[in-house]
Amino acid sequence: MNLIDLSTVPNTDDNFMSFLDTLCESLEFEYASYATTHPITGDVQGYANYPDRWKLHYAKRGMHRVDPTLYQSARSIAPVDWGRFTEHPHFKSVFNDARDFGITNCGLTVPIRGPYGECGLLSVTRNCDAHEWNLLKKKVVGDLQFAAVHMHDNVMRSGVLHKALQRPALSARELQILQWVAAGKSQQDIGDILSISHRTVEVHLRSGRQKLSALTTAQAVGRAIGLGLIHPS
Amino acid sequence: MNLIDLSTVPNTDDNFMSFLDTLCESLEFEYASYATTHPITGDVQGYANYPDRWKLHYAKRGMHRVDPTLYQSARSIAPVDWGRFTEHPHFKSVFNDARDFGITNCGLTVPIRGPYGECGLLSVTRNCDAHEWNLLKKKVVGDLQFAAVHMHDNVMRSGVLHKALQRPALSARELQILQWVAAGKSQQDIGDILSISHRTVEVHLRSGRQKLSALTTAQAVGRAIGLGLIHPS
DNA sequence: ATCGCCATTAGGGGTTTCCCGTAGTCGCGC
DNA sequence: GCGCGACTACGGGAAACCCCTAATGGCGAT
Repeated sequence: MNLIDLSTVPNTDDNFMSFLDTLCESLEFEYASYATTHPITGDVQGYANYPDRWKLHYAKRGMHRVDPTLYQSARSIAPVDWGRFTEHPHFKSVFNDARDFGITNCGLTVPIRGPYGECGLLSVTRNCDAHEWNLLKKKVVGDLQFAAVHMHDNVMRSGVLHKALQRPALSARELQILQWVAAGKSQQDIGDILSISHRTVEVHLRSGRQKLSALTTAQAVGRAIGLGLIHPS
Repeated sequence: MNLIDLSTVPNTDDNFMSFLDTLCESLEFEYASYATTHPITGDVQGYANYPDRWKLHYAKRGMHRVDPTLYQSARSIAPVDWGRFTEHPHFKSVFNDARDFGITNCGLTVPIRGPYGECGLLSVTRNCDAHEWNLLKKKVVGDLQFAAVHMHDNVMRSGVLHKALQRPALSARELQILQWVAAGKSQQDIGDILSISHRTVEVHLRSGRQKLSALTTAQAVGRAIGLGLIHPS
């Protein structure tokens, strides 16, 4: 369970960083971050325009393992105000430190999910009093939701995560057959569906297993789903 | 794969229906609907304030099986304009009929997902020309996103869907064995590991498959991972 | 308290998949 | 051109899987 700053990954255009900056400017926030958790490993990866010193401190202490704004928000449907966490013991351990780096606990996290079960978290903070915070929140929560969808959609399309996750590249046929297997079809069924020999189906399945380093077809299906290559059905 | 109008289910307060009505009034839409698909059975259930005649027609023809506004939107992250489907063969088969019932093809579907992989779809329509539609869309997409979150959150909390979306309860042994299967072990391996007969392993696996409504072990592994019951390895 | 339900255990027998081959065609890049 | 990988296909033996029946023990319900 590692923490990866995607802006430091090579071959990554930093449109996402500037999107966070623009978001802060236009909606009057101080800092913004986008994080997503790997469904298998639980790795946390994303972008943030927090001060580098804070990012370093956060990573060094492994705060992503306990930060309630991450793992509590990931269980919610609606946006979550960090005010809900103020009594949370881990919250204090994170935000007592954060205050020293000039980061307020007036914050909000918008969870957003995609069709493969992956969950993105767009968070924003602002240094202000509770009253002002509530007014701002009401005004921009719709825009934030929209921004979260936009960000998540683009991150998923960008393939940044694919690179970071080093997903094995399965051929179209292999994925197609693996998808049918995950749908409960037998090799004979799939052969009939695709109008090829069931022997051929087995060959594709074999090479798919090999690429996923899976010992059995069931494991291959599990890994493919975990990697978002196919979806359960 | 059935179609269920939740407003006809007994013991259901119709706050959701009135929410859809209010949504239409305040954002100037003609009709609105909220649907969610069962992650396993694919059952489509929800609310809609379409004319009863159209709902009947739709259900009788089983249009939920092919309606691209349902199953295409369920694969998207961002809101989907129905304009994307106009060339889709199934779209025509649905919306040629819809026109006869006074339902336009100016529509938009907002997908929204929760932490258990369930997906809600909030759709709205309006009878107007393309220009007016685009203006309206831009103006209210944030509100719609917010409304979708609100609707989905409340439907989930209400427990209407709880029984349907409740994850099947697998026994500890079944989960344990399924986890080993997902790890690539054979039934014989697992029997040795757990010091039981490989026959017994197979029985647990069978009942696990049954509870997950899976035809094959590979499908069961996929579903269990999709439902978060086990983890890929 | 007895009944039913279900988790757990197990064996027999038929079917399917897996795994080791071989082998031809096609497209793509060096 | 020539290799490499994807896609196609077949065969045979071994292994794994799937379905049937069946017994035991726990646990809640009537």
